[in-house]
Amino acid sequence: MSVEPQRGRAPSIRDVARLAGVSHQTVSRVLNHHPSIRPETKQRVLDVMAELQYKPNRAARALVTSRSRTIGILSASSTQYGPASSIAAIEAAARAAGYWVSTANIESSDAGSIADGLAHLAAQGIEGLVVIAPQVRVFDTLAQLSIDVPYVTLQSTGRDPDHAMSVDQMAGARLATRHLIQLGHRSIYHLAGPQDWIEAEARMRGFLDEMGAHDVPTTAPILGDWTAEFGYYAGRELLTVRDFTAIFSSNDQMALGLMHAIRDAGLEIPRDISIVGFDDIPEAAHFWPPLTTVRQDFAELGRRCVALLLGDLDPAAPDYRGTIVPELIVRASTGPAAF
Amino acid sequence: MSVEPQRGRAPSIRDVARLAGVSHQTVSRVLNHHPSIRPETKQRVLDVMAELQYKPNRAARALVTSRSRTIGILSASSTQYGPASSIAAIEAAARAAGYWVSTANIESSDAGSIADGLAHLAAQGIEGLVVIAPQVRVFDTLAQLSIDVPYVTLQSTGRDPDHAMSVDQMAGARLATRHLIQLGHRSIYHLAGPQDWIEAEARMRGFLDEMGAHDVPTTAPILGDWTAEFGYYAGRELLTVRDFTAIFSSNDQMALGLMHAIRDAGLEIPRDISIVGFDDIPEAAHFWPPLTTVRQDFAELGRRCVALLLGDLDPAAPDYRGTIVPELIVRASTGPAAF
DNA sequence: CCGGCATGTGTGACCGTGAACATGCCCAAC
DNA sequence: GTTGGGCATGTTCACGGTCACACATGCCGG
Repeated sequence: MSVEPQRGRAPSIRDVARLAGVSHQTVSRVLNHHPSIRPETKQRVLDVMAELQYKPNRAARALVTSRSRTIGILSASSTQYGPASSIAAIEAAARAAGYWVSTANIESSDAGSIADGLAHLAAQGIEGLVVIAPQVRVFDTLAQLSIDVPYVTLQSTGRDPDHAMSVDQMAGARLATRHLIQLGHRSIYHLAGPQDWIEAEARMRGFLDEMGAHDVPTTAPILGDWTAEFGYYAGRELLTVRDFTAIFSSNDQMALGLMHAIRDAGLEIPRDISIVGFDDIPEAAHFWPPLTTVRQDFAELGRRCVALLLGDLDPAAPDYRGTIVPELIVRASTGPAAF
Repeated sequence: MSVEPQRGRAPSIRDVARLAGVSHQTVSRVLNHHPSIRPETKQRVLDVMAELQYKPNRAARALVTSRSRTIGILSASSTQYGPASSIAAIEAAARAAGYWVSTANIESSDAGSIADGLAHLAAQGIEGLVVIAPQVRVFDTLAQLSIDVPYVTLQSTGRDPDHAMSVDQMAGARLATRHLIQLGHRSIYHLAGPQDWIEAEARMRGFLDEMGAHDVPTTAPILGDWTAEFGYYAGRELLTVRDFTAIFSSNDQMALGLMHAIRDAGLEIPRDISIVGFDDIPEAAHFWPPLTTVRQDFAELGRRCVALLLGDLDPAAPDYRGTIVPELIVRASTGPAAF
């Protein structure tokens, strides 16, 4: 009887079984923490596993259980701080729960690109999906491809509590808006995110609601693309008229661009114009001037997101439902209204 | 003979075979573009596949071929623009080549955290590894875990051309340094990255070499952690002495923090102090003042990285070896030396 | 006219794991 | 003393692909 380790192949449970003098099924039971295994048998098996540096074969397991233990992330703008932080947190949380994460980034948000990304994820049999992207289009595409998988969105308007793990974006936006109103601002612009991002919409609604609650008249929000570049050009446009004293930007990058445009025009922040951002990226504290913004806990968001998803997958998993309350961080980019 | 689709399970090649009136092996041949299949047979199989929405089962394929077609990324600081951009590009390139990507982020760079991340990747049988992290420790850990997988590092000092896909970091650092020297600066500090990041070391060496080449005396670089926060505090420290007219920061975030500290001290950039960054993150153009920096093409880097890895994996893949030349972007944060 | 080879297709084994079912044993309850 | 049930373990099969090999057919050359 040969007890030699195989040549090329990694050791399998059968190799372990042979060396431990048990059946492969007993090894499998040890792996899966089956209750009725004699402690000494279990120990013997564990010893052999350690000796052989046995590692379970994920593909084999996935095949027989038809469970991939993989969560997919469909992400746009993954180079931005917010999405990137959430992705990192999702990955960490998933790993802690014994899941793997596979990411598909979409560069453009056209339907084809989304479909490609989703197909790529679907092809590996993801068990859950986190969407950090223009959500409306993603869900349309999901339906078209008849991919049926539990999903979670990172943000929400509160409409769809089963699928959304929300930092309360609306509350955050209201916080930011109220801050400006309380400083005496009455003509406030809102630089929003892309139209089909649900969080952009939520922030916009928070802005509009708060303005309405204080009977402050509003102008139509400007739809941006999250980039500093856009903020800069939007700022240049706005300054040709200059009928406002404050701008609430729906993220920090666009706020940075705005501030650049405002300084270029020879104006001072916050003396002439106040700016509020959203996200509190780590750099925001070092902008000039340091940016007043709304802090989101992206990491907590990512963690809860996974918990919510695993709640569908694994009824035993803890459920952290409930919104995360964002926090207004007042720095130097806001001040009393000039007129 | 039942030709009904199965209840719960997804269709398999055997289902396709039955409906197309061929053997499962023929279906497999169609999937793998085997040359000798009659066109009409092939078409019939393809039609049935489309009708059934057949999707190959990745786990089954991985099991039998013992190839996962998965590339692992071990990443630290994945929320920073540089790593995040490279990850996105790697993912795109891998996807285009029919590979999947799995990421493990490490929060702290201690050995335990690295080992966890690597074990997680190894457990899914990655075929290649991209390291965007403190590389020295990673390789030690790889060896300890006796994980044997082709790997690539994103950056390099040029020492290890087989495993490194390099933007020529040293050349970039020399570009930045030369720019300052040519502006007349003679006392220049370098704010470096963490010690065990190879790109940090490369940039540092580039700085030192260029200074040496011009016979400019140097002080010891300050070792930072890539964050704006660190840049800010390092700046405050440095300004207590103020024996310099320029600082070359090894990334843009730290440069941002430096500029904040300099303004806090009542000094002006670049009148009193010039600052050069590294990376050219999209926000750098909107810093105050807009930052002179070295542009790296992170996306190209990611793409080549995958190509290099696949070169080991798949001899047919194109090989883009050769360094990418970084580019100095002169903006408003640098000017002639004040004294 | 037959052997050899290319072409097109089918049969059966196998990859590593887990589930269902079977087995043998011990102990308690009737 | 038989029966029944839990425990610890083994046997067999299935998962959905690919691979090695077998086989039928047709064409070509000696």
